[in-house]
Amino acid sequence: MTEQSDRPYHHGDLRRAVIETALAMLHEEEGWQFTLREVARRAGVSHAAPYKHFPDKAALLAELALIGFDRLRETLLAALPASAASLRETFLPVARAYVAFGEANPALYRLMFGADAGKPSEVHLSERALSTFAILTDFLARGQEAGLIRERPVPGQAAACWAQLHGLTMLVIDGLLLPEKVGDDAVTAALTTLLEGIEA
Amino acid sequence: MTEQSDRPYHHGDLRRAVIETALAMLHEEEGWQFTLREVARRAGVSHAAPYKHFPDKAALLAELALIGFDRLRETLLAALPASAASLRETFLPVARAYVAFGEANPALYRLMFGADAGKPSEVHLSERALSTFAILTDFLARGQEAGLIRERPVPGQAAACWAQLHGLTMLVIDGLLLPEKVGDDAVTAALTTLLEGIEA
DNA sequence: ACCTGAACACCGTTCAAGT
DNA sequence: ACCTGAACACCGTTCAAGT
Repeated sequence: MTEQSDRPYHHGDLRRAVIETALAMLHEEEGWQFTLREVARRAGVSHAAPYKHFPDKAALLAELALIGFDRLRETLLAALPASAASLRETFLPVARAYVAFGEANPALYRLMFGADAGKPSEVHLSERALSTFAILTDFLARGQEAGLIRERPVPGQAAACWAQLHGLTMLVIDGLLLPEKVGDDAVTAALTTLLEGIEA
Repeated sequence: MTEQSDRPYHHGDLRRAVIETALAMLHEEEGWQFTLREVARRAGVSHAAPYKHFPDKAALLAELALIGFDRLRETLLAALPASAASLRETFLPVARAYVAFGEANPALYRLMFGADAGKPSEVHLSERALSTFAILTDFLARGQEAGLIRERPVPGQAAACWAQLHGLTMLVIDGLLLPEKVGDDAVTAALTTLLEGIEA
């Protein structure tokens, strides 16, 4: 649990340790305003050591965001039902998995969409973000072929779905969909509205 | 433009000056990571002076977010057409005004939904945020009465619309709806899908 | 009542020096 | 090749002291 004075001078796998420590801190706080020095402290190294593995803090944040998008992709793919039944039976599990991912990892989810915060140079990151979009695109294209989903240009339809899922997740994380204002299950209601906009 | 040495010891209306300087800095950058010391510098006062008007930086951010929600509300109300024609003619202008507000004020919009970042104590702020929700609720309720909008429980339907607009705005601000990936006008496509989910 | 200047405890980042 | 310790230029925040 705690590494004391007998810790070797060389950490061994500091890069991974920094990432895992940072991910752990993301789970403890609700925002991603942790400090690099604190990460180094908890990893048991000097505050300068992480700079041997990441050029700066932004690079670590970008790395964490990439991991987040990978995990989201895996979560969505795992939620896809094997058998294609009705649209509700195939789409709702995926949609709920998306929102649940954000609820379970609020700080990470925020970081994924806020780390660059206006730096359009993070090409890697937006490419990875678009893997989410690609999953939706595939899903909708297959649904249209099967006659379950209204025939519309797929990219725009996928953008609509992504926007709905992203907005819903953000509002949930922000605690803005209060039951007393918005009804008992705003998520279900919102997803139902989306369904009614895409079903054949 | 610049106030030099003949500036009086007492600013006069420092509170307003701090807010306006901060708003100006929000427009210059894409994120809201400005420093309080820089605000004070540009307002021509010492870095400690703002603390006489705001208990801390979070309080200033909350104030800016409140202003943002007020401006968004005014923008939406101004975009509401006087004559109620078809649903497309009444809803699309409001929806486009919402997204356009985010595009025109990316840092402010981000701040509005990210300033508290997990502090659920900011009751004032979430109350103000819900004024956006209230506008949508009124709009949908009137639309249902007029037979333009599908009859569904209004709070859930409003949550769906808010989520779609919020998610769309965030994705646009983040530069994630690239034309080459998502089509020429992803915003129109997404709003059309939403329309098809709520029209009678 | 409102503002300043010095001070405190922090950051992110760099770099010569250690192992 | 990898890590440390001191150092630099910053922050946010506080507080006695000035006007």
